[in-house]
Amino acid sequence: MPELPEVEVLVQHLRPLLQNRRIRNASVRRAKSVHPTSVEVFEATLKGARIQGVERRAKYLVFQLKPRGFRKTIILLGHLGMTGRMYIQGRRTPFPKHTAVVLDLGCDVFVFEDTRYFGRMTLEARPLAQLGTEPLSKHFNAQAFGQALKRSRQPIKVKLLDQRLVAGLGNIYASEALFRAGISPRKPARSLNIRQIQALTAAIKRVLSEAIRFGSTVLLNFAGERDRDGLFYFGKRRITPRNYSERLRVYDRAGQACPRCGTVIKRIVQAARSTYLCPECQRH
DNA sequence: CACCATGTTCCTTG
DNA sequence: CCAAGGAACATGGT
Repeated sequence: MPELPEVEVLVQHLRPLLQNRRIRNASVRRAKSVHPTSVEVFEATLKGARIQGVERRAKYLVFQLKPRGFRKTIILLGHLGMTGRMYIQGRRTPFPKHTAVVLDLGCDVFVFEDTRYFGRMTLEARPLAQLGTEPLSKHFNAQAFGQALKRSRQPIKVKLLDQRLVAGLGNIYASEALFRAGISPRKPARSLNIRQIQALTAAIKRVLSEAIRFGSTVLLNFAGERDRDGLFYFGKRRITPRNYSERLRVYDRAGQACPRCGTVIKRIVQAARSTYLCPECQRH
């Protein structure tokens, strides 16, 4: 489910539902999901805490908590991994099969569900320190981006997944941004010229903000019904609300016609992950 | 059975 | 020390 836009939409959805609410009880159903925090510390710290706010940093959800008896705010970090989902459900609704964490909020319940258990909810905030620039901020510009690329021979697509460089791009939007910018994903990072860096910077911002806008305008239902949270990608069985078909132009479209020139879209493998491109529109 | 999947971390090699 | 590559993590869909 998760790259920057999906997390942003989720945070906007959760914020009004969680803000200023008290956690009556916290229950960890899968110890790995709160690692490196221990189950005991996690549950004891969250029990009775007030949720002061929910923010996003890169692909992380940042929950600000005020534990009972604390004056200071502490950070609870959430990451969805590949299959994580978070939502509020009724008290009497049964928990899904791969429930990782449950927060009892009184009249309803917050659920962190994660099929593959790659995601986390943890009190360890250190991962935030390693993150690079937020791609939608003004600090992410062609000048700074070009500076960061110039020492690397790695293919630009692989470089785009490096969270120390651009914090929040993932495998889907990396392919999409390169397509929009007309740049070959194989091109060594440091070989991009100024025009290409400018085009890629703009394409990244555009692809991400369009996805957020799309996700914010579509009717979403996160309450456990995965076929209803329309922004998100679920493999070949993705649902198709109106204007969804235009959203991803190359990702997972190997064998289909490029929407721009009609050439057949290709799938290649880079750093053990799929990249999709139009060999005609992305020659250099 | 085989291969693929929105992510990150850790280990090895150069 | 750094850059780069690959395995590992775990489960399910096709």
